[in-house]
Amino acid sequence: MRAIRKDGAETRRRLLQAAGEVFADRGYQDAGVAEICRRAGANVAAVNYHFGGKQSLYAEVWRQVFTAFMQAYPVDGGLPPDSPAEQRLYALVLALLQRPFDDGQLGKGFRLAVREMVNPTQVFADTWRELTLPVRNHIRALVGELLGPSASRQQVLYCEICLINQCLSANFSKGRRKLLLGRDRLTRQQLEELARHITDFSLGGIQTIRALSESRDRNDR
Amino acid sequence: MRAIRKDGAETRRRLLQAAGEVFADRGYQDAGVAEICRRAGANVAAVNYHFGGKQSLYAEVWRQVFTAFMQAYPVDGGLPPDSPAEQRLYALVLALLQRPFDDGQLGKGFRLAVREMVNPTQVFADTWRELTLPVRNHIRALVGELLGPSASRQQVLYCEICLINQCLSANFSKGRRKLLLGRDRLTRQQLEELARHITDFSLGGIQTIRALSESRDRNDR
DNA sequence: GATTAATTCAAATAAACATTTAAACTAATG
DNA sequence: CATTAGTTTAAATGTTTATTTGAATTAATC
Repeated sequence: MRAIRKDGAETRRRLLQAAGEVFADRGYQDAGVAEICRRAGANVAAVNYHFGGKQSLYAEVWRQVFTAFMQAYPVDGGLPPDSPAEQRLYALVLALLQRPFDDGQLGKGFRLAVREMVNPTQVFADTWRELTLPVRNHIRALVGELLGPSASRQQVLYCEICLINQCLSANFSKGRRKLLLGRDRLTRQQLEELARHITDFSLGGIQTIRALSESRDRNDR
Repeated sequence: MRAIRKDGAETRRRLLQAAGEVFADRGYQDAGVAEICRRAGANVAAVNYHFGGKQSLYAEVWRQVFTAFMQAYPVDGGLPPDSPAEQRLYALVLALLQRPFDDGQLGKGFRLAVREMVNPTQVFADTWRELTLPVRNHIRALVGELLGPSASRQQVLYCEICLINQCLSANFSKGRRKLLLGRDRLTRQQLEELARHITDFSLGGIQTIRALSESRDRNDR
């Protein structure tokens, strides 16, 4: 072993960055290896040299994006676990809403995740569930706490789903935002307003379901 | 003019049907003209002969699916307009939830619509808004009625979005259903349970927002 | 500075795929 | 039955695109 060069690592990094953008913009199929390399300022053969192929590159991009997400926007929003449940709910909603607006790599990463959700690639058919499990557990625990002990397993699950769907699909894509909200960019304040609204809306919904479950509980007794 | 044959119309119909399936399964890009023709039992040249190209075929499939949807699952659920608003909300939710489970062409059509939503093709960048406008107007009117006169324009819009997102993304794809609900098929009863839940949840949410808007209204005076 | 292995590069390869073409076929009409 | 235009077909064409290749270049070590 004579030589260990460090310039390869640098183009590898640039490739990952460029790939993240192009995959997010165009989706796996439409993304061209040529364009990725062009944006990275590398030769077309670079992808195969550094990653072994388009598919492996995609997998690597994905892995990076997901872990970065969890670090940048933790589901507890940095709140101590003994904060009031209502506040923790707001923090959760805000964290989920913020993700697609991240100006750096993460905004791109979210669009990537959405594509993967709707149009699953073979690459992540299996890993998706295990990756998202911690997030879902956190949400379910919080919702369960707000619903109280009378709520059935199914009621907790359904409320969890209602919450996830409201937060995640609100910002599914630029086009969808423009369609739903009338604009594709949101200011920090508008984002917080939306988060406030979803939180209030969901608290009301959960409260109603809780009331239903408790009245059913009384009748059963 | 000597001859008007009717066998052409038949293969045209079969092409449309096959194209609906393949586009829904694979998306516009990944769908192959060859496979569409194979499924339709036609020659590869058939698409170009009957529709002029893949893109025009896609447009035609889309047009058909959308209108079929509106007929099969009207947003008012067939209820008279003077029914109680709560019932009309349930009918709306159920109609929206049912769509992806349609066993015929329409289930496929829904998956197609989802793809178009997340990954917009050039073909429908413009028409999507105008196609969905009647549905959105119906939802907004109903939500506005439930929210009462004190609600702001934005509150109505946000509640509308919360509702749409809950209904539409609940069944985004088979994979997503399996992930969220634990199964990809739902029985009629399970579907109605879910619809009931979303309706109750949303009624609770709307009620809360209404209370907020009315208390603000009082303070302003 | 010479050596060596890692890296980059231009060009070639090969496969996938939409579209074209021209000939063959077929249903309707006289 | 003969004609004709609508329809189907097999093969060809041309384009796009991921991957390979082998030579050239470069950075690190002696």
